[in-house]
Amino acid sequence: MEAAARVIARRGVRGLRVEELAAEAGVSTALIYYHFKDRAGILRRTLEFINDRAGSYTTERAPDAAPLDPRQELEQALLLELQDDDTIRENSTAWGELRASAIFEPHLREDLAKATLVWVQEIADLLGRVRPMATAAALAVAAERLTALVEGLSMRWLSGILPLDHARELVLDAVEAELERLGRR
Amino acid sequence: MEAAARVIARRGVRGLRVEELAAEAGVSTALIYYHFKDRAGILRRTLEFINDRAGSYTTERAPDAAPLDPRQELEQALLLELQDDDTIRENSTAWGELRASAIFEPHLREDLAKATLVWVQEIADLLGRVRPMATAAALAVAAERLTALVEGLSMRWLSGILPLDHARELVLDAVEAELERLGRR
DNA sequence: ATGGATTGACTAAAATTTCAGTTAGAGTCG
DNA sequence: CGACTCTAACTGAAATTTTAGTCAATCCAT
Repeated sequence: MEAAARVIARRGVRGLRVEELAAEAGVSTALIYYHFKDRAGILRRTLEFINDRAGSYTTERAPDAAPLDPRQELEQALLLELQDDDTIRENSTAWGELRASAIFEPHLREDLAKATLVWVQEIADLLGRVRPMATAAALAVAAERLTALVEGLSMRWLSGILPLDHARELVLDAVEAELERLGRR
Repeated sequence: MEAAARVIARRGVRGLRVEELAAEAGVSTALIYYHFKDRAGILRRTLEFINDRAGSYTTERAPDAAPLDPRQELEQALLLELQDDDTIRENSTAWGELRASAIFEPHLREDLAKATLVWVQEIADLLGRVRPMATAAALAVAAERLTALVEGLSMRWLSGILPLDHARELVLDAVEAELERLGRR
């Protein structure tokens, strides 16, 4: 599964070749077919793997650091996919691929819609913790904007046209802007 | 080139088959190779074509409507890719595909980077017309955020998880927020 | 010695690319 | 005019390459 994640990060879901995956994992192609039914099965299992793994990582923090306040938690949650770490880059790439593939493969849409909704809701909750007086509707649209922005910036970062640091700054500025906005109502 | 844009919008960059393109264009596959060096050449030229074509269309307006003020022009420019029109949807889809493909095909990156830069600069200029007192740096980051947001929302719209109207509202709200922000410095 | 894990060598199908021409029209000369 | 040459656009068919998927044989831990 780790080899599959690496290959997908390198070639994309649609660029994954079973032979390349086998080489990456250091085994024969036949063994891949012994463990997985077919190419679609490889993809399905790998996306599950990536999904599970995405839930488990978080931004690194010194073990003795002070606990995060809601604002910091919000920022961390939004910057989760924008980190200079091989695993995270693999996960972000795979997610981006999934999003892009969903345009052409309707059966992927359901999973994508669900995952997106969960993420947006999570961000809306965190925004609500920083701005307890804001209405649910205002929090929802702010969360939609922030998450869509992160997705757009993530794509630019991964395609090498935007440095990671800059992408992160843009997100933090946007958080600042949205919070100011929610505060002034 | 029009046929290529249609096929890419239907199947994606990596789903484009030279044979399908030939059929769509009503010619033989051999003719494709007469006019283009190879598959990569088709892709490169199609990217240019889509890029050029994106520059030529604009939101429809009644012929007797009042001329646009800078704020309206800005909004139109950002909403350009988010319209319920076959050609525009086709262009947006193809454009999104090319962005996604550029992650895995470095030879596409240069064109992508250039086109993105031009767009960001255009939006920065329009922002500057609405907020003449803002610094160039502030305009630039605002433009980067707005354009990245549009890209993120466009992807959600095209993959069917966000209604077009809602996407457009989110963009307009974001413009409002960025302009307020630029005004208060 | 048994059974799950593994492989090299293979097939079939699909996709890209090449090639040996054909065709239609434009220019040229007598 | 009209017989000719020349060329760009075009095609059918076949070569080549790429890729998913199969299978009989082998390895190896228990």
